[in-house]
Amino acid sequence: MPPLKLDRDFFNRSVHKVAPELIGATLLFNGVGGRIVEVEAYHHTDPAAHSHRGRTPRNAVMFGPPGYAYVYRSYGLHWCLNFVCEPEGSASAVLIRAIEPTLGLDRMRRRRRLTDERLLCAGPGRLCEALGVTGTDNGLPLDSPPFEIFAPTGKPEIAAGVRIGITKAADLPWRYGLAGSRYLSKPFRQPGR
DNA sequence: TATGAGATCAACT
DNA sequence: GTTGATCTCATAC
Repeated sequence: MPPLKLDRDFFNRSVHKVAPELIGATLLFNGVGGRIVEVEAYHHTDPAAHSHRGRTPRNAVMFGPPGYAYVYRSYGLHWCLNFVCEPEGSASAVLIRAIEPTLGLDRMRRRRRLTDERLLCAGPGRLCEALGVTGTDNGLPLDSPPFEIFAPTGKPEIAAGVRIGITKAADLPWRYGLAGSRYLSKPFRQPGR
């Protein structure tokens, strides 16, 4: 069976359903990328979300239809990639925080000037630098080039926890990851301890 | 291993 | 002027 490509319908659902289902999916940008191992969900009712305080020039894409890329600059320096979810106007998105690099390793290493595979894409800013995603890619559809996203194969074991690097609504467990992956930006607490 | 500064931009007060 | 969905590098323990 050929890998199943994720289309706009996939993203046109609750961000809390889409986010965990993205774990194990394969994200490619111009043929470079790998398996998604860490994401975070942001909903417009969530004080930590960019869309919480309404539409601005920066977050306008979040208020558009699902299945598009929202790319923003973080701390004036890094780029971060999000997938817009839910019906248009809901202004919800999934932040892609880490992938396990599988395709185009040489190009990623060159862009990051780094040989440690583990740290190539472990974090939203690192991931965008490795894949070459920048602000000019803001608003691009996710179901056509340069993007390609394939559904997970098998049943990945999902871990959940609190989100990272935020000060508002910091206790909401809306971070999802592939349990036990060594490519996470930070480990999840092991269950049962 | 852990903390701290710096880079640098958009939104908010 | 301050803060933030970050990362790297330096310095200290």
